[in-house]
Amino acid sequence: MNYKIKSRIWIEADDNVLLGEGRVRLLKAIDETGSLSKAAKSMQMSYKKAWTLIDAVNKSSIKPVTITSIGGKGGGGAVLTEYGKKLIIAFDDINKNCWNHLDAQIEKINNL
Amino acid sequence: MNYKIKSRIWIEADDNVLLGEGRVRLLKAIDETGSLSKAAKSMQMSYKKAWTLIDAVNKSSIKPVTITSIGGKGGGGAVLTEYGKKLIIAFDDINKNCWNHLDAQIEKINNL
DNA sequence: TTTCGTTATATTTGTAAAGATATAACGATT
DNA sequence: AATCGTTATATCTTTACAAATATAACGAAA
Repeated sequence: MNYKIKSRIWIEADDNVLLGEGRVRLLKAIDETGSLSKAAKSMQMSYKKAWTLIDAVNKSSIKPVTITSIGGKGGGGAVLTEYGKKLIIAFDDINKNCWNHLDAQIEKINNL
Repeated sequence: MNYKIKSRIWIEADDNVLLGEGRVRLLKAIDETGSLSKAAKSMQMSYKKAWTLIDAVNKSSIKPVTITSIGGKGGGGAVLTEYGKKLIIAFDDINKNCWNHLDAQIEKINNL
């Protein structure tokens, strides 16, 4: 039997969480659907939870990550800013590197 | 303002957690005090929580991590096995490497 | 055989996080 | 001005997890 190593990374802006894996997944769903409510539904997450998460993201970010509009054609919607798109790409990149780095080290424990 | 990157790593043995940062801290306290109850107290953790954690550690490990004795001189106690000592050293090593690796990459986000 | 501090375990209580529900506001389109 | 699907927000309920409490068992030593 072999052990596995797991990890979670997240970005903080003075003690507030900016991004974690869950928030990044939600942002990707917003990018795909153009709507916060549709994004939430697609992840079977409540709208309220999704809204709270995105609100926290924008409040802790130095620049807007999403832009939302209320009313009008389609009722409104949410899209990612350019900054938001770059953020999730950078996050995924760092996360993947972290996994690779860790996988290379689990031997140290399996060999004990 | 600069973002910070944080992480948590843990070791699993087929879907059971073997080691995480909290468990490693507890194991170190056991090593220092020779007792599960003293270790728990030193971390202001309840004895029950400490016992549950250590029980889970030993159940998911391929070899014993601690050895406990009941009754006798001093009422009993708990000590780490050699395997247990090696485990926490390897865990700390991997964890520190992970931090360094991540700190080197946060620039990717701060430069966006 | 009594004492002592420990390990081991069950049971109850309290609390914070998550989930469910309800409703107002919005604005382009018809 | 009525409609529609959305964002935004408050409030209540539930549930899962942590904390607190209680108690039995153990065995060396006095």
